[in-house]
Amino acid sequence: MDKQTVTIYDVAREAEVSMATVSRVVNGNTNVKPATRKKVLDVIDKLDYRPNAVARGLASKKTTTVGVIVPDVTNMYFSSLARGIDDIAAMYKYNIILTNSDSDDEKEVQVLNTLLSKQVDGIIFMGNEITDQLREEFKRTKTPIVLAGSVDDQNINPSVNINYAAAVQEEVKNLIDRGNKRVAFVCGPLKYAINGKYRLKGYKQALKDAGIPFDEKLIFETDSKYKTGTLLQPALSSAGATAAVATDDELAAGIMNGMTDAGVLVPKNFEVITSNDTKLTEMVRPKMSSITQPLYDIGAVAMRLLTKLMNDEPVNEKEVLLPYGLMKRESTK
Amino acid sequence: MDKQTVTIYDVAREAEVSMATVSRVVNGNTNVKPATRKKVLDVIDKLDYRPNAVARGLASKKTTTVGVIVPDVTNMYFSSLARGIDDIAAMYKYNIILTNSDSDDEKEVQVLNTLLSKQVDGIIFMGNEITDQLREEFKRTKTPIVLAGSVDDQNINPSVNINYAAAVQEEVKNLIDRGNKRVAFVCGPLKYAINGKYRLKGYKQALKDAGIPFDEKLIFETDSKYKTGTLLQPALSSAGATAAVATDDELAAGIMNGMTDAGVLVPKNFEVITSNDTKLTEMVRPKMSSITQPLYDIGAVAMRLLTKLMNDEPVNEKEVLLPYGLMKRESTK
DNA sequence: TATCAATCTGAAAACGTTTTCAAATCAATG
DNA sequence: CATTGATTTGAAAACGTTTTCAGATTGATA
Repeated sequence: MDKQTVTIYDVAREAEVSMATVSRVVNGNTNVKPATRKKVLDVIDKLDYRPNAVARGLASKKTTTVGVIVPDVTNMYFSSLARGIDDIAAMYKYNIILTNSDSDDEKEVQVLNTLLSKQVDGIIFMGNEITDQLREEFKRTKTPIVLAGSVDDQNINPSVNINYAAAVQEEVKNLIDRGNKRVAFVCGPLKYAINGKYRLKGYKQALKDAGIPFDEKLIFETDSKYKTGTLLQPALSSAGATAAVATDDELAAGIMNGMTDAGVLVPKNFEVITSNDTKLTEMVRPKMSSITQPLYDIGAVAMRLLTKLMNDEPVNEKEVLLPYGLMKRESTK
Repeated sequence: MDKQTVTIYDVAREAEVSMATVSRVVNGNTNVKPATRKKVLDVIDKLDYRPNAVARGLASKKTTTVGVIVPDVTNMYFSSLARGIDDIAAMYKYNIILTNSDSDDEKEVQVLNTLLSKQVDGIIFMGNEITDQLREEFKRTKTPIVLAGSVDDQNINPSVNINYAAAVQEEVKNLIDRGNKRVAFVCGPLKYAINGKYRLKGYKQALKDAGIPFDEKLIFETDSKYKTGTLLQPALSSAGATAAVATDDELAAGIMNGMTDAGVLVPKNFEVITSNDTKLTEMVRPKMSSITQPLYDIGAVAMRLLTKLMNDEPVNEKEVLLPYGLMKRESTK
């Protein structure tokens, strides 16, 4: 019941060895005679000694902690990634410091700096946009940083993603093949490379392949919120769209519900296909067809990659693209 | 571009003062002449000095980091709490180490111990059950621990919750008042005090108040999964239930969809009411009526409470009960 | 101008580990 | 029974801060 904290020195004294030896057995160093090891282990047990990770971090310059920057854990897309990250981190004996950035540029660099000051061994960044300033900060540190489910068009940091352009292209082709001439592209902010550069490119390519002219009016740039989706029906209808590709599941659910509530039947009169395959796709009615992304795996692979970087192990590919699929459910014909 | 890390000592030398003085200005200590302060600040800026939080933690015995144990961030109930926690933590300059426990007893105590070894200043625990062993560990440390959205029937640790019994009682009364004689109680494991002790109590009380005898057959103990909910229709129908109270939103969505898919109209032929008011309630059709819980606030208040505990500030109430409400949507008449 | 209190500053000791380096021990060999 | 090389060990120096305590400086007062 005593609360005085027991240190390595106490163990050393009690076991009649030096701190160095205690340190060795705690760290599983092999250069210690079995008899001594046992003696030390017994004392550790008796005294209920628990190494102070902070002191250890100072001495060894390793904290076994990694920073994770995420726009919002409340978003299923990101929480799925985060879960994959934490599981692999745990597997490799790391803990994660999780911080929400709200995609706020300023908060992102500020949070990055506090993470660095806490001497994390590595960082996983998830975010919609990498500003110049952030990129500068990334460059300035030698702490490894990997991007998960997030693209930087300058491709400086290692990253784990799917091929967004190809995925959207396939979605759109799919829709066009079934006769949709006017497919809306409903996305988050176009200033985010993932939308404005990759996904939009896929959309345009599919149009081009089908010989359909690009129409600016079919691009709906939103904030990716469910609520926003619900309000889109009038605009979509008056633009003459007969189908929509959405870049976010909540947004897609909003669109679908907005349509349905306005009496437009999905998928009969309007098809919807979404992009993240979170479990929400199964919960709404009709169930939403979606690009399938291995969300958990994106996080997991990113963390695994980071462990290699932190150990200076060789890494064969710095830009991992995981496979995606297309899952037909009930929101498409 | 140089990567050698600059220490407080470098700043001291460059500014021609002692480390103590640099430390003072970094920590905003007032006992330093404005002129010296400026000189030091300039050097800090010039050298781009960033204090090492690990060394600081060792010297000051404060890490400005708190541990957060959660069953699964992927669950919206918990991610909402986590978000509230992180926001308030950030406000008070703390970071959170987030760990998923999967409600695994063993993992919970193990994770608690690594958190303590990392010298977190406090811990917020979310979990379904506090085993005896865990309670022992809680007692053994003097690091403050608060429970968020989680109940321990022995009420040893400070906690933030709503009155689950009263809320369920109100839900059930509501259903009974509209003529439902057979209301099913679909819950997570009854061994969890929140279900078996509190919510069930509220359910029974409502029955008692209405003079309806308790029927074991109307209690459906599940794993709280969406999928499980979808499979419940046959059992619910054959038990003669005309309404269900569910303790989890995903579970409730499953029940509702299962009913609907089987041709049972909600709410006309079967009413459903749920308990967590996550945004899922608005996304499914019909929208689900629910107890409203201030999820974000539960996390936020828990974190605020923890800051007080960490600063040895007086705390007036150790068991906070936040207000709940009842939100009628479309899954009830 | 001497005195006193208040204000500022620095030297050095923590904080609890890891790590380096040399010394001690041990076993086997010639 | 010395000699050698491997195996175990311990002393002490990091690691980069905070904090304590005493000393130096300042400004006002008598």
